[in-house]
Amino acid sequence: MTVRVRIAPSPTGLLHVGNARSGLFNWLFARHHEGTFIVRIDDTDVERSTPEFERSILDALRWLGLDWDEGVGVGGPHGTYRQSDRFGRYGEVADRFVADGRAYPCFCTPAELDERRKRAQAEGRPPGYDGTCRTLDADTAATRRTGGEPAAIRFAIDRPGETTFHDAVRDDMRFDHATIDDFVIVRPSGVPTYHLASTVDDVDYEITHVMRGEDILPSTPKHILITEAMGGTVPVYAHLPLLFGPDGKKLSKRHGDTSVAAYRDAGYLPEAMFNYMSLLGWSFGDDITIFSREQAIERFDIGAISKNPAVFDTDKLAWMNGEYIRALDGEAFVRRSRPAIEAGLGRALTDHEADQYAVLAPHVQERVKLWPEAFEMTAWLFSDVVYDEASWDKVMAHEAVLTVLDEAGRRLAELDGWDAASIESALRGMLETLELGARRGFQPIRVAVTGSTISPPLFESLEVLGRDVTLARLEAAAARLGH
RNA sequence: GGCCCCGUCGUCCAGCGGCCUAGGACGCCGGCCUUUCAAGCCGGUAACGCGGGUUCGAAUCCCGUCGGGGCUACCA
Repeated sequence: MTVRVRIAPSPTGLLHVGNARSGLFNWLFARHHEGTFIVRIDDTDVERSTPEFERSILDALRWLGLDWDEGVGVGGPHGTYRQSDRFGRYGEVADRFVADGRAYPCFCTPAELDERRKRAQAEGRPPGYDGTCRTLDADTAATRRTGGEPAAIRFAIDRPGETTFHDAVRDDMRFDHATIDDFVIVRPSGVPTYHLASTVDDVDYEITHVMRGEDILPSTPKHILITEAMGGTVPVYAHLPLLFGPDGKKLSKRHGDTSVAAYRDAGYLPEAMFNYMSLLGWSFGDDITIFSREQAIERFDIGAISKNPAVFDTDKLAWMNGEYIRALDGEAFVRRSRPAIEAGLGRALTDHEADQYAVLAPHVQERVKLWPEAFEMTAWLFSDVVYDEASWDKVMAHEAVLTVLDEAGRRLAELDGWDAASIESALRGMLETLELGARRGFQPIRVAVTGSTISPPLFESLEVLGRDVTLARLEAAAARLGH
């Protein structure tokens, strides 16, 4: 049997890391079994769905490297893979359910439902639908419908009864039908609900494994019941542990922007995101934390998925991002970090600046975890120095500082060549003459030139900056000291 | 409230009856290196929620309890 799995985001927002993690697991599973990974768009919520969200979701999926074999954009044997294009099909299934007595029209108004729900809750009864319209005789119901009275279609749950299934992550599940109400499958507007559309698609697309968040575990019996009523084959379900925010609650908007796009824009690498997310609810084994996509595909095992929820830890993600940045070869680092610098600068680098950056880049690469830090660390090279006041106050308070700046300026002005090694020997000579330690002697120069006590290595920085600018900045700092 | 899920360091994961005086990773703390900051290296901190069983032996099995979470929509 060929594995066929899918991810079905709703275009009502950006791709959330929780959905992305589900997509990632489905993708790994499909690739491991050389199966088919499908991307479907669940846009039954017509009010909130937009083409812009759909595009951004697909972009995020591509950015993460989750390529799909069938689905939106790439096609396949099942049409557009967009639910809004299949309302006719869902209506057909619903009509057949009604004809078969598996579903029935419900004429209860939202106001009535609301009132009954409130009363039920007040009296301590289950708040679900009470089945009022279930007992309407078919002829009366049909007449009211054709007469134009708005009606939702509800699925008639077998009562009494229960639904059991084996979840690949959570083992044996059992749900008493007494806890499941007759849920709506088609709204009065004719638009199907998620339960119907998603399940019909899973049956029609011959999905073999449904891997999704644990938040839908309680809805699974509904989906199984629909599948069985359609005469379809029930897929294997695997409910993934939820992703939590630092507060231990389901990751959501309240935890800030948790979209994949936000992480991309904050300077994370897709390969780091991929690696980190695959660790949430799964482990590679052998105490190995960093691994490639290929290795993950090779090792992925649905049976090894953990049951407990995982907190999304941006500290660890950032660390991992740094690991991936440092693993880049030098050329790739320059190429991939450059956009962040240009974004910070608000302009493109000139060829000369690009050459300057290339010299310093290996030192920058050792020091950053996120792309924007490459800009912060080199801004002094491409625009005027901006003094960090805390750095200034800390370093420039000593009386020897003025002497250091003067002496450094003089020695550097007289220097024959202008390379890191020469600069270093000149400045170390200064240290001896002035009888100063490296910290006391070099930090004022660093702050004068880069504006901060934190910078790439000093001599290389001066080399790249050039003699003229270096001398000018030493003088400017001295002038600022003297007021 | 009802239904369901989960419970090993602060966090992620390993552990699936003896190899556990519980291992790895992030974080944190300290040290080395060092012109700063990083990186790197070395070391440290820190957990089996609790109570009963079962067993020669339990983090591992069972029950209870407590705690956390999810769902409970004509949203997905």
